Amino acid sequence: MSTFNIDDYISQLSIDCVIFGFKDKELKVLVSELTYGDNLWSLPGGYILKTESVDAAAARILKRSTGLDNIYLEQFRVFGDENRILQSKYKENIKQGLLQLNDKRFDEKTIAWMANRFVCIGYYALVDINKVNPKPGEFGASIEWRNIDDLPNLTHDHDTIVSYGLKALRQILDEKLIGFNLLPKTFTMKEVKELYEAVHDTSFPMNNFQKKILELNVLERLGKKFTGAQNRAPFLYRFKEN
Amino acid sequence: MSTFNIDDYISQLSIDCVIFGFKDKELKVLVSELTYGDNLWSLPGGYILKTESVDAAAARILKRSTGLDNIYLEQFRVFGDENRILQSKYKENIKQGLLQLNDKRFDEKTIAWMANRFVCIGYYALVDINKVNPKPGEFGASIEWRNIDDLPNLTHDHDTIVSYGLKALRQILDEKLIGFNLLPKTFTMKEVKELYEAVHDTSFPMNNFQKKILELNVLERLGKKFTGAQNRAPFLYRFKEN
DNA sequence: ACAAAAGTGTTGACTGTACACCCATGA
DNA sequence: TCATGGGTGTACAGTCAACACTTTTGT
Repeated sequence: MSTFNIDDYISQLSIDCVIFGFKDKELKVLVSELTYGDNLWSLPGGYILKTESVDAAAARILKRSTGLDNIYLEQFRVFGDENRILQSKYKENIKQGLLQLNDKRFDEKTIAWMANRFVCIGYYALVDINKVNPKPGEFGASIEWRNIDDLPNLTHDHDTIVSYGLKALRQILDEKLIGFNLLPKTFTMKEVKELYEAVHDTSFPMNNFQKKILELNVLERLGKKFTGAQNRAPFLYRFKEN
Repeated sequence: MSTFNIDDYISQLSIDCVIFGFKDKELKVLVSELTYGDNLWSLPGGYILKTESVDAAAARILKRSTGLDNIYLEQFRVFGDENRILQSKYKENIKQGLLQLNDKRFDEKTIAWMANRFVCIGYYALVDINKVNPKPGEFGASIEWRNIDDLPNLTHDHDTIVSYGLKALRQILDEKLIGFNLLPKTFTMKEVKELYEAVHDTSFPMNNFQKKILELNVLERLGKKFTGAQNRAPFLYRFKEN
């Protein structure tokens, strides 16, 4: 049984999070397989308590899925189509699935509440993929990192939400120095370059990229990273905290 | 008496519009004085029907305030603080004002609904100020164009909403060719320059500005504009529709 | 002819990129 | 000493802004 009480939440308003991670030169998104539905996936999401801010709700949802606090998190768009849930081809599936949950977590009234029209606020988050310990949410059977260009079958309009999220990330990556949130504490310049390349899906020449990043004066050069490879060892960098 | 029925609308979710206009080298915003409250102003806003999209609601609100259809309109941010209405210093004022409306338009239940916490979706609109016939909304005593740097006392967090709206306008003005929505059908290059200067609050050298705009290949040069002044007559331009 | 403002051309600084080169590392 | 990949320098092209100049208009 669950402590979920629809009266605690704002109705018809939800949050979905596009959680970005970066590994092996690939930009990844955290997606969760639904317990009901046949190979149907979704973004981590949830509802907003009547007593909490929308940002706090997003942070709470993010913590539930990743275990992480203090994450870079930003709203990027509202998805307000009147039919985005009501006319979704997945709606009946989901309703049936919820009704058949063997632990009877939700009563009919709650399920009707959930199957109503929802206006969704899209957030994106940038996390250090190594720090994340992904946990599926209330409706999730499993949760995985998937490459942005190899996403599974997503419910409702979640594919649209991802693509708007990526668009927003691309815009802001060049304006604000937020990309480092996707990297571990220390990293090489090549990794930074590969991150920018993954996000923008293009390639940048190394020398110019290095010059440009170093000119920003936000990186501190640490020691070298000796990997045992028979080549010059790259420098390690750290993001200056202020 | 009004036909407003709270059951028709999504609760705790509202829209406020920053409607931009341009005249006399000044960027202006449409604001409405509240019938209740003492010299208290607000942005045109409203609620979302359960049966309409959020975008459609914004367009409806815009039409009510300006009389215009088919206006450039874009969401830019959600204002989701849990206290933005509840803790507003204007809240009690407004509640009392609504109760005392002599036509008893709203019953107590409706007023309680309105005085609840609301998550607000901010939209900005760009209009040709000459085409607008401003009309105050349900709660408006009057409605006026005011310079962006000379706004009256705005209710709740509407000043914050305006400043985020302006920030969003500045960003998009350079990315997309939307500025011409603020100008009449035909205009001189100087007017375009003055518009960009008003939005960005800086000055641009004329020759470079002209070159850059013309290179975009989106303007059609028409005849000249003879004003009777003893100087060379400027060209008139029109925005190419495609 | 003159004042006022429109519109254009030239120059020099700056930025971004392609290419070539040198350097450290371990076998 | 050699292959490998990290890191840097230079030169060229394109962009942007300041300044000076010419053109048009009505008195």
